[in-house]
Amino acid sequence: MLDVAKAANVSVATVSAVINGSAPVSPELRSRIEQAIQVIGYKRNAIARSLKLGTTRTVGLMVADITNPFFTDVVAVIQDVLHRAGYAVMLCCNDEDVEMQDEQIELLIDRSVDGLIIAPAGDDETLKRIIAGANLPTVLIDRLLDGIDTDAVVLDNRRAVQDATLYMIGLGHRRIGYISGSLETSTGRERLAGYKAALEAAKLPYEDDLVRIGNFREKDAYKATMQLLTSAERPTAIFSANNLMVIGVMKAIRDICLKCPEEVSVASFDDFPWADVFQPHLTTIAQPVQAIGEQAAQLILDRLSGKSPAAPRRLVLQGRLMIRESCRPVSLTPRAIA
Amino acid sequence: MLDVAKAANVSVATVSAVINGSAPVSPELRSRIEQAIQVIGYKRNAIARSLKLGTTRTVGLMVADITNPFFTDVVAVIQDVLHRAGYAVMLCCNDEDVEMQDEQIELLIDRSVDGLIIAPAGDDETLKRIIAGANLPTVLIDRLLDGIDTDAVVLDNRRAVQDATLYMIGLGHRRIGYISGSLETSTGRERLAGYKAALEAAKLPYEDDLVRIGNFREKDAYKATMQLLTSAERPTAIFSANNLMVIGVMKAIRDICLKCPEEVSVASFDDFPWADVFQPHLTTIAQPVQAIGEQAAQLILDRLSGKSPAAPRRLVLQGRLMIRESCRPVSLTPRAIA
DNA sequence: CAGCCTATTCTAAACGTTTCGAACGTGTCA
DNA sequence: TGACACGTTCGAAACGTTTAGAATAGGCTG
Repeated sequence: MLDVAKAANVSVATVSAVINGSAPVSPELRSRIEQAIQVIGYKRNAIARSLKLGTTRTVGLMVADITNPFFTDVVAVIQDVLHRAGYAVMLCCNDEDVEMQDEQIELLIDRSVDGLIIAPAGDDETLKRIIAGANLPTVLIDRLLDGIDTDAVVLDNRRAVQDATLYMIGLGHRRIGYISGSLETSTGRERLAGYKAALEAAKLPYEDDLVRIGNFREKDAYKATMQLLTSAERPTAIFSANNLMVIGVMKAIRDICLKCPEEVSVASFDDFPWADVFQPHLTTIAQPVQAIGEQAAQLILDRLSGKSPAAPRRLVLQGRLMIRESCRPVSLTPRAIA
Repeated sequence: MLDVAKAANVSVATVSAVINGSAPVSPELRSRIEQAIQVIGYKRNAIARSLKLGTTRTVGLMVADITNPFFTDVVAVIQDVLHRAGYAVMLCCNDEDVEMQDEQIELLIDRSVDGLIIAPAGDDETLKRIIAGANLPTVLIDRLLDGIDTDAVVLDNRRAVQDATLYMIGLGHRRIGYISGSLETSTGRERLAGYKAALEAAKLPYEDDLVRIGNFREKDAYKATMQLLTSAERPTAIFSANNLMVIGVMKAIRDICLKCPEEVSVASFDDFPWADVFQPHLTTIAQPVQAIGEQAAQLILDRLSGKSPAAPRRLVLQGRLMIRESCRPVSLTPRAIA
């Protein structure tokens, strides 16, 4: 910028004025400066600008698992709308791990992001302290944090799972296995609550043996399903609390030489692009990923531009049960044998 | 930092010295300063540091499609190793679009990233000019750019597709449809070349009608497959040049009421976690995503630390044909009817 | 004891912006 | 003609670091 100023024979203040349009500049100088910018190929240094302005036009985005199609779909739309608003996105992934999560958040804050969009791995105190301490516009997605009162967009997880479970019960299933995500997350807890609520509504007993706690990943779900299916009285149906885990569930079913849906019915949270082209066509709960992403991005943009109400806004969206073919009436299911 | 200096009654230079360990400081002052840092809760401002040092410890990562599991797998490992090396990752996605690509790269460069890892959407001149002009350490992944000579890690696409095609030919298929990715990309071109090479090696004629150019996305692949399957003499097998497209292929097959593999064999580039649990078990070419990510990250780290050889390094990895059940001998395939 | 060396600490410039307030020239009005 | 307002331009400080080189103090050597 100094070079430009020299070349155009003006002060840096004037150059800054024409670049930012922040002050009136005579047409003559303006064109001289613009020309000098062209000639020199000048690009404003965003770092220096950030230092002075205290703003980076960058938002930090941390999701639990970048390998999970649900998150990547959401990330893609967030990225898209933020980019249109002139913001860059710094992406991290905590790998469903709280230690990693703290590190990553520190890294984002260290880089002076202007705001944070987070799908937390777990409910640890350190994270909450960091978030509170950073005093940045923050929006939580997918998962809430106990005692942290910020903007958020989440699903009505309880209702969605309740509906799905009720659907299975409606098919006559009485022993429904449940592969849970981590109970450290609000989604893990809410989804399980939905399962329990459905049981209760149907006056079915809740059995501890039927629920296994995983961590939203395929491997643990595989083990959990194995246990479920080799137990004394195996369930006639299984619900998986997310998309990655259902793959583990299906692998276990395959390895144990059972057939879905003939011998075990399966349903799962999160829809897939291929859910109705590969067999068995999975019955799932579809999340409105587009809306989640858009709303999250909009919430943070509103905060950043200071035009949000002071009170945090909490958006709760509804899932949609996509009934396909992986669940069938229990009357058609051969009796489970110990 | 000024506050810390005041609190400890020393100069900022000394504070800086203890924070960075860049100069010897007496134990007494050191502890006084460390204490002051604790009390104040001081955090060094990375922006100011970047401005002074001209380095951000951030690398820009642009992939073609963040929704594509291949890319997300690679991104995850790159992110992981860079994080361990103290680098943050700024992620963009060009959406397989060259305009977007230019914008995104500008955005990254504008943010003063220290290096670039790119899976380019296409071979446009603007991008090349920007890359050349930025004069940043750059590594290309997955796709090369004609005339840009940087570090890169790619797959031996030609060989992989040739093997897969030869495998199908070995099963007796003579009319093999090919759903290509964009020929603007090196992967698009190389994979098609592999298909052609296999045909040639088997002394089979290359027929224009059998190949359809998509853009690596599901929707176009669906249309392309529809055309292929409704053509006068439909192919007995179809190869899809990537993972997203094969879903379109399968949807088209379903919608046209054909059965895979009974009536059409299918194989595809890129493996899936669920490829051998949902039916039909897809035959695919698995890419070594872990290795690709690790090597790409290592290449950029080496460049950044200045310990690379001057000449660009180009790593070529091999794919692995995962033979499952979506291809069957043509003798078992009912004769295709016009 | 003077001179010198070493170890530690400090001063101040620099990184590239933005912006406040001052300065300047010109025209208007009383 | 002097006072003043207005429109434009500029000088300089500030953002929070790093670092070269100066300064200081103390100890050693001859």
